[in-house]
Amino acid sequence: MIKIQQNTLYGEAAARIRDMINEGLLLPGTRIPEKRLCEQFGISRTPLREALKVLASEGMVELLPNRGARVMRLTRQMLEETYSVMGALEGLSGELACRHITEEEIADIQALHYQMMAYYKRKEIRPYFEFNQRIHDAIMLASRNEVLRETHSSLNHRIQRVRYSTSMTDEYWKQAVADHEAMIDCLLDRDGERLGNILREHLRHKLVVAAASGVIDDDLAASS
Amino acid sequence: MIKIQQNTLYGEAAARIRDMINEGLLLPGTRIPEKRLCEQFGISRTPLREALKVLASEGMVELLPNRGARVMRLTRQMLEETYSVMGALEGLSGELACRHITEEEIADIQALHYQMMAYYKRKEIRPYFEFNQRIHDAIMLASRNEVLRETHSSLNHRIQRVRYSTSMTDEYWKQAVADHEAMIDCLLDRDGERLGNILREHLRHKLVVAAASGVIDDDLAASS
DNA sequence: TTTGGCTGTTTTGTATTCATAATTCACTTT
DNA sequence: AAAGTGAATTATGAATACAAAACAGCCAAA
Repeated sequence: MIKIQQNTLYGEAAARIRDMINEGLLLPGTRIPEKRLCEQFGISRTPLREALKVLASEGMVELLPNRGARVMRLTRQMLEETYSVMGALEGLSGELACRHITEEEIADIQALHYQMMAYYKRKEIRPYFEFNQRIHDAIMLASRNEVLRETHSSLNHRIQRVRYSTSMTDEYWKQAVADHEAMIDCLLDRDGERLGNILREHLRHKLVVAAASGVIDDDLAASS
Repeated sequence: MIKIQQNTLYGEAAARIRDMINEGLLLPGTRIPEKRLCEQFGISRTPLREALKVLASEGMVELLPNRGARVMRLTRQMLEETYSVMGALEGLSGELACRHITEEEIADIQALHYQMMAYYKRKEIRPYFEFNQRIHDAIMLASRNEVLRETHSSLNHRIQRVRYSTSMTDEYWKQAVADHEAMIDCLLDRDGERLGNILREHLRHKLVVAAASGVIDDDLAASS
């Protein structure tokens, strides 16, 4: 969305706050401590407040007039809604990718897949997810739709704090790997409809695991 | 995205700038004149700059460090990409709406449809589009997915400046009306899959008309 | 005539200050 | 002990000031 913001203080501050939220240093539902963050970052309140506007647009925080900003809770409902939307977006990315992808890009995705599989075999979950994400990024890039990529990325920021590793089952992991192999097949066949369906289904599986992880607030608690 | 911002200066400023862009008072590709807008709105630069961050997140303006903000051009490519994504989102809204919609909501959509048809018969295009939009909003609301609604709305802001009326054909209009009647049927039948398809196809038709309207920049011109 | 350098002006990004709203604390009343 | 009130403190939103970057204009040199 925002182009070329990396060398502005507000952009830097937004990124750092986003990281702090994702790493659990700023907990869901809690107030953003403007003064403390300014001291911590060594900047004035102006760029920090601008950063909060950016983060609010991303759905990372909510702005409450005269009461400051609060970290958005990740409720089960919001998670389901977000995954549903992302499913539609990723489905579209799969369809478009099969239309536009090059042989080189397919080969690169295959290479990433083999690297990911190596980590799967070694049960190293953190790098597994890293390569998993890179594969999805590559498919999204192959869609040749920048609006799609940015929209998806914006939603992805919100769920970055979900810790799948705490609720991974062997069954899910096996299914995820099978999904990925089917994705490769679809890319090779340029079967966009099937890839779209697999990506949507893949995200549904992921939602089940995400919903079982520890950062999800009960809906009743969230409305209090 | 941003909750409860209607009574803040930055929120008000963002809305007014958005309107000015959509009404052609701030033209695509042009610099946002901060100083002049501050004088015009009677506010200081702080909330105005905050407003620009919000608008950048929406894709209405682009922020160029040390060079200020510029109204986003609406290129053919961006339009196609945006419609493609919105098609996926509206398709999903149709599927979800058929799952959740109440009889009262269907009746309300039918009433809106009749009102819209009256304007169609009288060839009053402006109110036709107003009711058209209300029908789509009602379907989106019936999806019961707030993330979907907000994501779609954010994208919709970007294309608000498209003036369909300048390139409307009788053929398109007839097709659009037929699409709408089919939508009602699907809602009555709760046929989500078919509604999703109609909504996607409906947007494809709309893209053809949008692409023929006068605010679209040639891609080559946009990169200069 | 064109190009490059310099200077002055304007714009941009950020820091600081000011005014207002909200919260907290202490004291009094019930 | 609980509730209410008022004052003090803190936080928030916006205005203003400051420093740096960018731009425009002018003049001299090639």
